[in-house]
Parts: sequence; C-alpha cells; structure tokens
Amino acid sequence: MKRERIEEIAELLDKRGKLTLEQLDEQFPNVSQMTLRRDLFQLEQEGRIIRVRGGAMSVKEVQKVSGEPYTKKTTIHTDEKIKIAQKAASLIDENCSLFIDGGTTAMYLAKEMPDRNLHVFTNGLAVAIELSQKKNLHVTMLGGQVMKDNLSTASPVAKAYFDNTNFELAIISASAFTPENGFSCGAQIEADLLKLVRAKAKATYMMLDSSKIGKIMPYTFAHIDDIDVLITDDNFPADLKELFTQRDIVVM
Amino acid sequence: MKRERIEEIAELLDKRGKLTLEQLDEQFPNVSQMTLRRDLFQLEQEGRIIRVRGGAMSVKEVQKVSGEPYTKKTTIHTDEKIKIAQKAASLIDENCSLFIDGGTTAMYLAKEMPDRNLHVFTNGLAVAIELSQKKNLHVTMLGGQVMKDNLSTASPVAKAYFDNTNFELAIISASAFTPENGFSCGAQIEADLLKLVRAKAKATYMMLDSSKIGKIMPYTFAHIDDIDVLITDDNFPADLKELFTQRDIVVM
DNA sequence: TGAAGATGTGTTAAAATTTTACATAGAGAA
DNA sequence: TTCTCTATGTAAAATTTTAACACATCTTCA
Repeated sequence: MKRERIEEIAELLDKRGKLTLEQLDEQFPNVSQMTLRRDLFQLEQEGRIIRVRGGAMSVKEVQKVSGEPYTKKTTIHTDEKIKIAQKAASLIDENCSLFIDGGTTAMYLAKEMPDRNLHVFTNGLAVAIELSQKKNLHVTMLGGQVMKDNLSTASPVAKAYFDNTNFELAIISASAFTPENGFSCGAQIEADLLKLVRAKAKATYMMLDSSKIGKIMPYTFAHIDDIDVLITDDNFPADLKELFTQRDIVVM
Repeated sequence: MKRERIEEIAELLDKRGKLTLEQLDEQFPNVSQMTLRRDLFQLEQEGRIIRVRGGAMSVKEVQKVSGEPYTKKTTIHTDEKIKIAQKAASLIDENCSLFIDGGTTAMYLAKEMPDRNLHVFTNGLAVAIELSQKKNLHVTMLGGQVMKDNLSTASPVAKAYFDNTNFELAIISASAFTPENGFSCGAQIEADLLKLVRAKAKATYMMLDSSKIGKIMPYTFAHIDDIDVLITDDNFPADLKELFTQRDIVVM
C-alpha cells in the first residue's frame, strides 16, 4: 500500500522531473497531503529525490540540468538487479552467518535483506552502511585498502583475519563471466579476497545479471564448478543455463 | 560587488555541498538575508544550484551517493564541527600517514581534507566513503564489528592488524570530556581501538567541540596528558584551556 | 486469541521559510 | 543637478513545513 504509492510517486517524478505537492495531491486524492509529504521524506532519505519548496524533484532531473553524466553503474539494469537481490534474500535462513560482497547487486541485496538475527560479513562500505539500518542484523566490515571505484575493501591480510571467523554462506557477484574464463573481476586483490571467501564458505551463491555474460575481466576468482547456486534474471541464455544445471548447479 | 558575492556563494556550495541561509548569513554579515536569497535565486536560474527549503545545495552534491539517514545526526553543532575540521585539516602535511576516527567531526574533516598524496586510515564507514572521493588519497578501512549508531567499526583483532601498519598522526574525537575522567566514548571496543591508535601514532590530535565538555561516557580512552594538540571551538572555557596549556598541550 | 507494540494515516496548530511590496541609497548619464 | 536604474533593506503577508496528538490497523509472540 504505502510502498506502492511511494514507488508510483518516484516513477512520476522520474517522468515529470518535478512535482508540486498540489500536483501530487491531484494524483493521489485518497490520501492526505501529510501522507504524501511523509512519502517524499522517505524518498529523500533513500536518496532518490530532492525535496524543494513546494514539492520535490527527481535526482535524475537534477543531473540532467547539470549536464554531467550520471554514475551509470548504479542505474543500469536496476530492475534485474533488484529481482536478483530479492531471489537471493529469499534464500537466507534465520540464524545464519554469511558473506556479501561490495558490488552494486550486493547493494540491492543489502536493501532487501530480512531484518532478522543474522551475522553478515561484507567488504562493501555502502553495503555495510545499508545493513546497519537493520536492527537485528550484526554487521562486520572487512578491513583493507579501499577501492575507490566500487567502494569495496580488500586486503592481503584478510586471510589471517578469516582464521577466526566463520560463515556458512557466501553471496557474491562478478563483473564478468564466460564459460571459459569463469567469474572474473577487475582487481587482483579483490579476486584474492573472493577466492578466500569461497574457500571459507560452506556454500557459494553467485549473483550474475545477464549483462555480465560474455565479458572478461582480468582476474578470475571462480569457475563454474566453484559455485553452488547461480542467481540471475530472465534474460539468462538457455544454453548457459543448461551448462550449469548439467553440473548440478541450481540456476534461479 | 554582486557578481563576486554570487561566485563566492557558488564556490562555497561546491565545497560544502549544502548551506542553510543562516550559514550564508554568517559568511556574509554585511548583506541582508534577502540579498542572499536573491543571489541564490539567480544561481538557480543559471542552473548551478538547487534551492531547497532553508537554503540551497550544489548540483554536484546531489550527484553524490545516496542520502544516508546518517545525515540527520550530523546536523547538530555543524558549524563548530566544520570549523574544528578546518583547523585540523590545516595541520596535515604532505606525504603523511594518519588515522582518522569515525565520528561526525571526523566526517567533516574528511570533507575538508586536502586532496594530496596522503595515506589515511579510518574506522568510519561514512568517512571512508567521503575520503574515496579524493583522487590522490589512499584510504584504508579498519575492519571489525560495525557499530550502528555511529557507523564505525571496532575489532579486538585490530592490534594484530596494526603490527604491520604505521601512521605518524592520529586525529580523533571523543564523545565526552571532563578533566577527571578524560576523553571517553560509549563502547568498550571503541575505547580499546582508540587507545591502540594513540599508542601507535607519534602524535595525537584531539578534536573536541565544546558541547562535549562536562559529559561523561562509560569508557575512557585518553587522559589530558595523552594528547598533543586539542582542536576545539570558540566556546571552549578559558579555565580548561589553561589546564591544557599548563601541560604544554597546544589548544587551538 | 489477545495483549503489546509497531506502523500508517489524518487533523490541527505552531513554526519556519519564502515571497511580495514598498522604501531607500548610490552610480552613472543627460 | 536631476533622473533613472540597479542593488539592497525592511517588514508584513502568504505559503510551506514540521510537530503533536489521536486513531485505526497490522504484527507478533506468548
């Protein structure tokens, strides 16, 4: 109810660029202005709009005005990533300990994560902040050198750190995938970390939106057989799916 | 006259991201609020800023990452903290390695930090993200359990981690201070970390806005003699200042 | 199932901000 | 000088936002 209305408002704003409260009131005659205000407030908290006197404007609109290109990474394939994140979130059990990486898909997973008694490790700064919103979640940040392009950390000493930590599940994502080169990413140190994570976890779930398929990045951190579940979107090619399922890897 | 002022406002906004009319009023005491309003209006017309209730924000700020609920907290004593942060930033040399904590004052320090060849360690998630915006800065995040109230990390294994790292300078802040109880904070694990940081650094600079004075938090991590420089605001009581300077601690 | 708490909403008054309207001062031109 | 135009200041009016409370609904957990 509430969420739907908020999403509708966000959509409207994206379309129109800017809306006054009056216009919103016309669009939603069955709720009070105050409620709409509160919706706008929430959208502002989520960083999706900017409230201005009289109403609000979409962030996209602002960026259009300025002419600068938007940080494409976070807007591209949003819908697919959200769906993937939702699937991943549904797989998480109570009282579980898991690792999440620091990519954009992981960011959506953080948002979708159930607020239950879980322990989550991550190397993503933004992911950690997002997870901190959840009351019942325990969050542990992996330290290390901060990679500025994706706001993740990685460190050669992670291995030592992992000696005292345990998690059953690793939910990670890749920047690129081909059957030959496996799952790859752009930094050696990141690949090392993800390998370590894989080795530490009892099970590895890979989130991969179909736009990553056919691409190759410099450092491979996992091959097909290294993962247990592949979480992807509806555009995932049937022949590839076959390839995974043949090897008893669940594709969903 | 007018044009200069407007350009100055635009510059300020680019730096701070967001300004209230009150803050602008302070910066430009010789003109009325109305004039500043008109300036903002003009800048808006030129598409360079966005006016929001209470003031304006730079277009660049909008393009930055999502809106954290963290921002709410950071509005208390903002002006004092910014001034303190500016003083602290002015003390940082080129080619230096330093530690910054994860508090709100440190957040402002991160914003004011010169974009030079420095290596910065921090335990603040938001601080690390802010620092990542700077091209020439190397940022290392300390790992550990995430404390949700201040988005910082702390970990009992930090000691081991520090064995391989070095920094000359620690710029930290406290949640509370009294002469008897020293500098204190709200979490044991955080106090442990800060003690460690103090021990590791060649010099410790303490940022303390005057609102913290007279308060006591559960865990003391430093006493008066443990610090080298105290960075504070204009409301710092003279008798306390005397207390510090008597012991050869610089108060600024 | 029912009590306790969280969540969503509406109404109204209070607070804050912005706009409007008008007055004034100073700079430059005829 | 006097006129006019722009920049600015002041204060009231208009508008918007926030705060406070009440109430219904939905969860959840014993």
